[in-house]
Amino acid sequence: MARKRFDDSNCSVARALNQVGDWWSLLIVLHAMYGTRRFVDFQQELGIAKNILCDRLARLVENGVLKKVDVGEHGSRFEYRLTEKGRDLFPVVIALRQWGDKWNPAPDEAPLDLRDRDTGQPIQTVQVQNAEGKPITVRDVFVSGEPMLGSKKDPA
Amino acid sequence: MARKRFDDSNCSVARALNQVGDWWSLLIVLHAMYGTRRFVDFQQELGIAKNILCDRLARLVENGVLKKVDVGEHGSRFEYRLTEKGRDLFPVVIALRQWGDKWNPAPDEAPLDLRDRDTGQPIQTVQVQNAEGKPITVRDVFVSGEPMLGSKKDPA
DNA sequence: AGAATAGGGTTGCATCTTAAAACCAGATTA
DNA sequence: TAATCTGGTTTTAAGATGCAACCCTATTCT
Repeated sequence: MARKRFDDSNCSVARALNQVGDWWSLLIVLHAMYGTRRFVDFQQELGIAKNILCDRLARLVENGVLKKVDVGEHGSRFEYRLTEKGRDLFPVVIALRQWGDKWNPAPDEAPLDLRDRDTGQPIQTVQVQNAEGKPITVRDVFVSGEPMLGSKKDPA
Repeated sequence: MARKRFDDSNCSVARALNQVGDWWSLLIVLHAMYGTRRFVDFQQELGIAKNILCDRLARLVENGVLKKVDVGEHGSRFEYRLTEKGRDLFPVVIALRQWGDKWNPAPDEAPLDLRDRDTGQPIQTVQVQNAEGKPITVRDVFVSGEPMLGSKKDPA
């Protein structure tokens, strides 16, 4: 049977996963953030099959995460570039990277040292903050007008 | 051929996606954050096939995102609860939700209004911040000791 | 000019994965 | 004791993936 899709789910997380929630899409976006733009470069950097890459790029373009730009002076040379929507996945990618660095560190390699161009300092850990800027966890949050997200009793 | 796995990738994003990067895993974690703990509840809330749910729960337990707790007084009744590692996916889930709310809003439904229990105010948008707390984008970041993340020229 | 090569795909095939539904065994409930 | 709930496993058909082979249009080499 076909994989289930969540296009019309009333949950925005499900809808988001529908667009970038497969094994390859977020990695493609990540590499696009690194500066990769060409089909062959994605293919080599990711080690992905060409037909799958075609499919994913097309889907990302269709969903407005990437745009396909013709850069061939006389045709037939393209670049896939992030749109604003795609660039807006930055916090998701960084949060995922930090989670991976924290919980599945590479045995013999230091995590990437991402820094801010202005200050030259490492970026902060991505956190969820309340209105006052205080970091909060899943236990501190509730859905307005509904039973709580997380529970009074230890949710773990 | 089998799907490619990234267990041993030197990229922490790839390793993270290997654990929670399929269509269902993050949704399971999301619902666990909502308070869901029981097999049947996950099944009904997500509309997922039982065999797939078994597989995903087992994988999440194996990866330390969930833990399986026997709550049957005389056996055979379980709960799947978030570990600290699982709870630590909170920023990822929230960032994804906010991205979905912004770029794929439900046509006829307001996005979930998540609030901080302390202040009663809505939570902030998840952002990447530099050392001074200033929000930054993908264009403001570089990898220490490497060519830049993003490029001098417009990366979109 | 003609041949070789690079970019960007498409096609076929074998193998996995998925969804859905049937089936199962140990507790609980009626 | 029979029906039900929980948490699974098995079976089957339809999709998705990975790989290799092939294609067409430039560009580059000889």
